[in-house]
Amino acid sequence: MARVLEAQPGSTQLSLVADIFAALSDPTRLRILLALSREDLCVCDLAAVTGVSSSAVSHQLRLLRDRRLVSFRREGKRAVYRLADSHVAALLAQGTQHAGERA
Amino acid sequence: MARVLEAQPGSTQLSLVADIFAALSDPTRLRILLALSREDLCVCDLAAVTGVSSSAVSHQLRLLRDRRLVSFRREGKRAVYRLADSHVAALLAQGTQHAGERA
DNA sequence: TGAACGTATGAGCAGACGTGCAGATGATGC
DNA sequence: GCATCATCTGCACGTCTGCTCATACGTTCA
Repeated sequence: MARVLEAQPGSTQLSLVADIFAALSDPTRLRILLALSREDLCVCDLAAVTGVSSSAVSHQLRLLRDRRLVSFRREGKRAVYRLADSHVAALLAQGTQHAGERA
Repeated sequence: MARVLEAQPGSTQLSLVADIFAALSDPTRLRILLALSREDLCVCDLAAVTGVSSSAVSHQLRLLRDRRLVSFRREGKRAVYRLADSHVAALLAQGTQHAGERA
């Protein structure tokens, strides 16, 4: 029990972990990330995939950008987004697998 | 892009995944789960570990119970909690690792 | 029985969240 | 230049969330 207390990470590190999971805790954002795990897409495509306004998608992408889960490049007037790294896909896979086993 | 749309899981399955990540998206709940990943603990111990009231801990444990992330047994007047299965620990580990690499 | 302890639960509140709307920015094409 | 398109951003609104407080339940021990 004393060891359990010592083993607890600091508040800042803990908030970092919480922020990552929080980014994955919304259906719209999950749809975005799952779509991007298959191919790079622009905002309007992601709006079609998620079924919400492109404004809402843009808001969510900003959040995902801030947390470094996605990156993007400009192509003319489009902004094409992609997953930042493979860790994101791994977390997604593990989460969906976990959910699948209790359906 | 058409394939991306097809590959999107149903809303119910998606909400399930989101719920799991949401359960891991709060610092207090993360502290609880990290503590339980080391040893089984009762509510009052968890209150000490997290630094919040036992009432607050009980509320969070109820949420974690509903999502099947923890289970518990009664020992006299105590309620001793434990992680439900190894998947939870795996998700925790992957999340903390992911956070650690960007510190 | 009665008191003390550990736990669970419901109400209420402050703060955060997700979305749409309106307006602004920047790039393309006439 | 002007119109159009894709995207971004600030604001407002409704909803959800995590906590405290008060209260209730079940167990233990006099």
